[in-house]
Amino acid sequence: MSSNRINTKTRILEVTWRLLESGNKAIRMADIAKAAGVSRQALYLHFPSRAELLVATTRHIDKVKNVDARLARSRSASSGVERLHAFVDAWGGYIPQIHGISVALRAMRDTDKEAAAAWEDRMRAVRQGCESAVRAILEDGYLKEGITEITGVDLLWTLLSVENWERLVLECGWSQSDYEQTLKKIAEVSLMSQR
Amino acid sequence: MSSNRINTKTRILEVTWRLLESGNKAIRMADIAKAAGVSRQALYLHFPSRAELLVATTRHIDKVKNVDARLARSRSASSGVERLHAFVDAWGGYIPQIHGISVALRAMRDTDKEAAAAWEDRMRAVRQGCESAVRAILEDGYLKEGITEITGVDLLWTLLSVENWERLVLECGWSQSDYEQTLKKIAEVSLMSQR
DNA sequence: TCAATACTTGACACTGTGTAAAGTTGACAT
DNA sequence: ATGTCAACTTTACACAGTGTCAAGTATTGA
Repeated sequence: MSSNRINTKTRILEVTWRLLESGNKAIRMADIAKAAGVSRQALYLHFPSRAELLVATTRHIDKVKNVDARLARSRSASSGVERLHAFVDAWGGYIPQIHGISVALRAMRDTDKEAAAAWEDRMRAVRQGCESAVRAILEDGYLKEGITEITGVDLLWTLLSVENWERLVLECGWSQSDYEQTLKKIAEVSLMSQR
Repeated sequence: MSSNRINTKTRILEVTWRLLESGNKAIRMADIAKAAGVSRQALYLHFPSRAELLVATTRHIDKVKNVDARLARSRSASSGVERLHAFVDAWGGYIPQIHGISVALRAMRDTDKEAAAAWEDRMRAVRQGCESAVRAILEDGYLKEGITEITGVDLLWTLLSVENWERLVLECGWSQSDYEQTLKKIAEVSLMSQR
């Protein structure tokens, strides 16, 4: 049955997600198959390769968690600062939910073009959010002297990297709200002139 | 001859370094052996595993480039700001030279304990530098309100991560001096109260 | 009852790491 | 000159993980 096939496919995606988010870095195809209750070979009936399974999982998470809506919300803020804050909340709050898959995708970047492209794509979307926040600040006339629109975007994009979240939250043990508050502050003092 | 053995060992380390720094991520043992002009098995006569070869290469680079002296220099600065600047110069300027090996070590972290430990160790050393800079700022009485010594160290340590350097310099195309200048600025405005 | 769909089972190729064992070469000591 | 030892080479193979292939099975709907 077609619906049966879809169920299996979705189950594989859900299981992959769960396993990656479990914190174990070395998830193999055999592990995913076992957890999904199918044979290892069945995975290849639905996804051509490990990389494409990961990419599909990313898209699946995005759909379930509705990233687009999350990130779009930050665009409705009126002032630059509000937009900045809203974006840090939106993206910063999303990172913990995609952390597992992000680790897996980044680990495959070196060897797999598909994985590299998928990660790049994700990062481009984040960069767009940074862009719209920086532009709003610029239009408000608050962009710090010595910072161009582009360097401002580079900077904000770097500050909001998944790697920085990992460092502060996972390694240094910061709470999520500490992370969000502090990043807002740093972004402000780095990008905006004193009001 | 004993000197002959040492020469081969050093040659392997130099070649490993060169290959890793070449930008190609997927360096195999066979590649290193070929470039060093020895058999693949000869590598295992000198180093028990790929991870330990990488770790040995790290130590070799440290010795050649004299990291300790570099980082120590920043400790001689008198004021907190100077110390901060000196440390950003010292560590920030060292990153490009160890970038290749850092990529390789980080890629092995998930699967290999040795590699993970070696990277951790390196990061601990950097953190110490951050600590001494933040402490100096604190003692000058310029540490920003709301920032403790520990969160300040966490923050500076995060800002100065290799990953942030990669983003700004390699991905965004910043020059090394742009990177160093901007990071000094951000560290200042994030950690220090207005003078 | 036929055929298609959604699988399973088992075998196998390939890559890269690491191990094992036997052979080669050159220097140096006696 | 000869033997010995260190520093290799050569060949073979075990092992893990990904991906391929072919044949078999079970359910379902026409």
